[in-house]
Formats: sequence, structure tokens, C-alpha cells
Amino acid sequence: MRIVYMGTPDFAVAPLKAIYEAGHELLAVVTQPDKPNSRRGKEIIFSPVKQTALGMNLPIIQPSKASDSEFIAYLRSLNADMFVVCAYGQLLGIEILNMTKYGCVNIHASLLPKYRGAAPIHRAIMNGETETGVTLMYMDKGLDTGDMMIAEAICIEQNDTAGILFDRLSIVGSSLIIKGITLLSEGCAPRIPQDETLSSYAQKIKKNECRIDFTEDAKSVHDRIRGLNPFPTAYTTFNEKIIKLYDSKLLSECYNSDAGTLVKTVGQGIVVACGHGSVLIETLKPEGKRFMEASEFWAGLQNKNNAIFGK
RNA sequence: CGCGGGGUGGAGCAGUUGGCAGCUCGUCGGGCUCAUAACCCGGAGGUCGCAGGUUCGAAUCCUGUCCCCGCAA
Repeated sequence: MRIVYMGTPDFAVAPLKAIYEAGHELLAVVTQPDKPNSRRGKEIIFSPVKQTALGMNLPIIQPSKASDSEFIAYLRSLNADMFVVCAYGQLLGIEILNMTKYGCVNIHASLLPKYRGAAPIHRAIMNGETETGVTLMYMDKGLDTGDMMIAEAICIEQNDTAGILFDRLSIVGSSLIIKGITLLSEGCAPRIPQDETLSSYAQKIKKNECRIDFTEDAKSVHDRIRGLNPFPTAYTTFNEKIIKLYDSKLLSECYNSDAGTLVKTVGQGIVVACGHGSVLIETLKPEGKRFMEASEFWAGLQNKNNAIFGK
């Protein structure tokens, strides 16, 4: 197969490698433009997919807009059999979707038609789902609305974080795309329309959703923290400063203290009272400080008797 | 030159009218206890990021420099 691969973040790296190692002809890799890396200004960050493609000596294209006519002309000139898209980060126009014999196949990190959109993995965990997966689909002009080819489910464990699921689903996606390419080339790939009545959207995570509300029950707090780990990261405030919360464990004990109270330290963590139940916060990062274990943060508290998160 | 926070015993923090460097945790020794990550007593451990300056005297004031981090993109 003559393939053009489009992807950007870490999640899209494993599938690219799988296609490469399966011996398919990768004509080019399309990824988001380089971005300057924060404070120091000058440093430039390459997307994970670009770094991988560089290692493979593949042609790389980084259009600022996928609707750019020169870009579209270039794609056409490659004369590819199909496009594989995985978390590319830009919408593709109808002209690109219909350009090749086999069309555009997308690797999506959810069991469609549920969790269409930008943040399927985060949302699945934040909503307390116990199962998710990867779906291979034929892209159409809608957002993750195309017909499905094949899918594979995995379980979400009690303490799985978005980061852990990203890794696992990325591997699932890799094997699915290889399977899918084979099915397509053999002309026996399934095509199943999505049931619109079962569909749901996983909107991009907004900043205010990352703030932990300790008046919620412990399960919700825990799901939110692990769903946002390691990015974009849950946070709370303490003495007007932001504190990022990375890991938590669900505890069954209830305390009379106000929601958000730092009850005590247990092992490496701090027990924090919630609206119902409590959670053990294990690692965190105060504003301007380094990543640390919660017990270290506790050691530095001046007033341990009146410490409450969220104020 | 986008905005901002921080570098103090092993860890996390406090410490501006400049004047013998403190707290919590850990660690070591001892004690109490049926027992304990609980409690009590005692000890070790710091060139206060680095360089220079002001001063009788600097963690603290001034200048320069390195490193870490948050926000905004």
C-alpha cells in the first residue's frame, strides 16, 4: 500500500511505526507545524510524530492549514492509495477525503459512536467508564461520524490514568490499523454505519474543568484527577496558589471535616476529605515548585491544623 | 527581549528596621508501650544556587550569571 500518514502527538507514534515496520510504502508524513517552546522563546519543539518520521527519513509536510491549495496539490501528486489519520489535529476537506482509492481511515480512541471528538480518553475516565477502546473508521466530512470498519475494546481499571490508557490504546490502534490495511487491500473490509442515537461527544477539556471541587463525592474527584493525568492535569488552590494534583487513590473513610480539608498524611500521601468519602492525594506540584510527593508538601505546611484545598 | 514564582542541613518549608541560621518530616541513639507510620528524650547533618559589590557585619541590600517551575501562546 502507498500510504500518507497524518498525525501529531505521542498517541500517533506507535501506529506510524507499525505501518513502517509492516513494510508499507510511506510516501509522506503530515503533522502540525513546529511550535516555539514557551519561556525561553527560541527553542522549537517538533511534534512526536515529526521526530519519529525524521528517524525514518520520510518526507515531512507541516501545512498551517490543511485546506491550503498547495498542500492539497502536493498530496494529489503523491498518488497515494490511502491516507491514515491519527490525532492529526486539523479537519480535512472533502477534496482530501475523496482523493484516494481507499479514502481516509482514522484511528479513533473510543468505541464509536460514543466519545466522538477531541478528548475521548480523558472523558471516558472522567465519566467513570469501565471500558473503552479504539475504532477504525472511514472518515467523512463530519467529526468522527464516518462508517466504522473494525474496533477493539479494553477495560479501564480503577486507578488507570489517561496517560496509561493513551499508551495501551496506542498499541491497540497500531494492530488495528495493520489489520485494517490488510482488509482493505483484500477487498473485504467491513463498513458499518454509526448509530446516531447512541452517539456522544467528547469535547476538548476546558481549563475550568481541571479545577477539583472537593465537595463532590470521592469517586468523582478521583476520576477527574486520573482522567486529567498527566495532561492537562487537575488542580486546586491553596493560599491563593495553584497546586496541581497528579495521582490519587479512592478511600472509603469519611471525615467530619469540611470538603478539601487535609486530614493527615498516610505513607507518601495526604488524606483529603471530600463531599462524601475521601481520597489519598499521592503526588502534586505547587505553583512555582517541583513535582513532589504529597507527604513532602505536608512537611512544609506551617499550619497543619487548618489546611484546606480550594481556598 | 510575553507575564510570574522559586533555588536555605537528606526532603518540604520559614526567615526584610542586615546582627550567634529555625520548623515539620526523615535519619541515628535512648525511653515508654501488648503493639504502632503513635508518644517522650537526646544527637548528627547547612560553603543559605554561583560570582562580584556595599557594610564592622549579608540568607537578608545592589549587580551579573546558571538552573527549576507555573501561566499565557
